[in-house]
Amino acid sequence: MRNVHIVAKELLGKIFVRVIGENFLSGKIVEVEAYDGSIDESSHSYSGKTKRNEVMFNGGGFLYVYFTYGMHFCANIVTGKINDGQAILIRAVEPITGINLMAMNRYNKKEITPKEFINLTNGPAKVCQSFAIARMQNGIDLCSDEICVFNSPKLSLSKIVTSTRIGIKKSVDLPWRYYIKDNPFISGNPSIRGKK
DNA sequence: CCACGGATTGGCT
DNA sequence: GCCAATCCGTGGA
Repeated sequence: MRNVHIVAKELLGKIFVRVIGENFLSGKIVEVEAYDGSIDESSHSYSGKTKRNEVMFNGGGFLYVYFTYGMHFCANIVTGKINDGQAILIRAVEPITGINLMAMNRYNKKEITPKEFINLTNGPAKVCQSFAIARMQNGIDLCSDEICVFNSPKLSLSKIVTSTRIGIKKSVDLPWRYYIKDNPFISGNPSIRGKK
């Protein structure tokens, strides 16, 4: 049974790759959240298909990018079958290659402080800004020339932490957030965020 | 370190 | 009109 939660946990540790011209941006996926419109009131797909969320209903293997708070984009990996309405929000990654370009995308400069380095990709909208993901990337194939996900050895279960999700007002008790234990790029952790 | 509020567009009721 | 799967700056302890 490959439901959205199994895929979400399998995604941890895999390499998210974004190709921009000659440049390869990549990072290890360290934090995700599952959304499932069939029982999850906080999912964009909960109330059925609309123009905005239609990619969530197109079946697995595509990127769902949405715009929120008037200024931010967030990226999801769609899973499941057609009309399942399941997706996995990429909340944080650990930068691997293309860090100078990420810094340009996010801060418009190449040299960044240790604090700025952590803030490159420790949140869903930060990942999109650093990886230059916006409206244009909504619906693109996850095995395309622009974006793909590389496999990696399976993480041991003891490294995976499960918790409730962040920043939502409905279905707040569902434990559908998964992240890699002790990773410095985990979002929503001020005590880690501020330190070198 | 922490709590709080402003930014700012667009989707949906 | 209301409010959002967020981020950042400010100000106080």
